[in-house]
Amino acid sequence: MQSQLKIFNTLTGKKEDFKPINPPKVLMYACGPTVYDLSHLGHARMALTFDVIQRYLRFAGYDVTFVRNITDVDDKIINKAKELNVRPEEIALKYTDTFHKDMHDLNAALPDVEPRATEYIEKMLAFTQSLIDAGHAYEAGGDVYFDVLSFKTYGKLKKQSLDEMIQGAREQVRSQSELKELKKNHFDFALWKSVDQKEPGWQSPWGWGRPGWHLECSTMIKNVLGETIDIHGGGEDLVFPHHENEIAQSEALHKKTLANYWIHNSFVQVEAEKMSKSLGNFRTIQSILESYSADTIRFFVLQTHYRSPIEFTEKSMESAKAGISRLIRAAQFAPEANGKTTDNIDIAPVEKLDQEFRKAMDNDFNTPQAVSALFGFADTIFVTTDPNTAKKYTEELRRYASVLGFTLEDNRRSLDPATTAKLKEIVQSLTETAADTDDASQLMEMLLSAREQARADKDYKRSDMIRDRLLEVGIKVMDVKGGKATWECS
RNA sequence: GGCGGCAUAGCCAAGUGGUAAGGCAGAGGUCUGCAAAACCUUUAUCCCCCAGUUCGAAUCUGGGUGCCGCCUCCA
Repeated sequence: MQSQLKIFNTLTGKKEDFKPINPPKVLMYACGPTVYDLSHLGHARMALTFDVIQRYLRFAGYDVTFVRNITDVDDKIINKAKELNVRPEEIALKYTDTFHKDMHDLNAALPDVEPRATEYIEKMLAFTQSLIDAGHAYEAGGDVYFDVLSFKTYGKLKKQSLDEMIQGAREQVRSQSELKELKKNHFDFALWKSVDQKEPGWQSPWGWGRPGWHLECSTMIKNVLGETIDIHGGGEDLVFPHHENEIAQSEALHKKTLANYWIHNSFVQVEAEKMSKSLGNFRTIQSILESYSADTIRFFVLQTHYRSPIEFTEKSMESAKAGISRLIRAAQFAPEANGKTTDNIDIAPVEKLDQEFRKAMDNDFNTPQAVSALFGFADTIFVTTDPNTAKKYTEELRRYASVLGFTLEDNRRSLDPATTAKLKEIVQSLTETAADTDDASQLMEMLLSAREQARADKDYKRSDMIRDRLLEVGIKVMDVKGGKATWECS
């Protein structure tokens, strides 16, 4: 189904109709992590933003090739390795693994291709040589710099001309530029940096050295996807200089547009400041996952449009948790069969959901509105009395929710060992016989039937006690009219 | 200093010219042994301030105020 998708393009500063170069194919690239430390919520937001974009494009019928790189050569990695007295590769490998775990735990799909910078050194050298040959780069003392004056549209993504940038640069920048005598222009940037022979590096026509950061993306895009792609994105802070420099390198060499649509997500803030490594105000993905599910984190992130900043607070996280719980309950909803069922399912509510959902997502991936559509559909589910209809609706809810990456999985089977042990204690303290199982669902079964018996005996003191003890360990018991009580982790 | 962005109820957050989505929290009610969940009702005469354009603006224009980001590694 062809969509009317509109995307806000950083390059033009406007929402534009999305027209892929070669529909239904979509070539998409997002800048991945530099693997030198654990990822934090800010990285998670970027990953989730592009995960959802990619999911929606596929849902809308596009044939997406999604590429996300791993920057595994960088000063930060090398410095950390020196600090810990290990080889840089170990650091890179370790944090590549933790990043993959983070993505897995957040239910973020793997990219179709995940190139690593170190696999493309040869190609980067060739790229650099071509730029020198074309007169866009020059060698100086073993370094190679891109000559920004040779690329007349430099600054088009940032929307500021080179002259304006030079004039507007703050004091600090000007004084720094005086130190860099090797460069012709302060805004010239390194394609290749010479380093001491003892340092990690590669041999190049200009001596021992390492590639500049911006070069890897240009090179990998060219070699994995081609000279012009449909979508390129990343965090807002990559607009300048990273993406601007990628454009300069690639477009100077190929004389072609690098990417038609540039998408940038806004930040996660803490107390009105950007969450970042350097400010030290970050929360790692794994630490947040200790308290909140992937669905809750996604809900927290996706209830704000990707181009607006999000303030991280415990209150917002709790609010998100309560919100996603309602959707999970809706996805689990199953009314008791009341004798008669129908195969004549009214699909009008599903059509309404589809329409609202697509309309929201087609409008520059408006996930807050898409989530709202999910809630509207949940309302319908809760008032459904026919089991067949409810089954169909809950399947549809899960299907649309999955486009946003929500699993809506029932979390009641995910009791951790500590809680299970506590359940066992409760069983033993309530019954004379010792519980001879460590199976959480069996233990729950025992407790719920004990409570059911108490209620049948009108021993409400005992039944309430069981309910209270369960609540203490984080389990909420809910009676179902005419049926067995249900429960969930709070 | 240059450039860019944001300001909507107690909190979070859509809406970008036609009279304020949704979530959380709160209040009242139904259901329940009591709860919880679910359901019903309810919660911004108004969208930072001041001018202006318009039949009509939270939405457009101009001017303020406050906050944030980039210009150095950064998602």
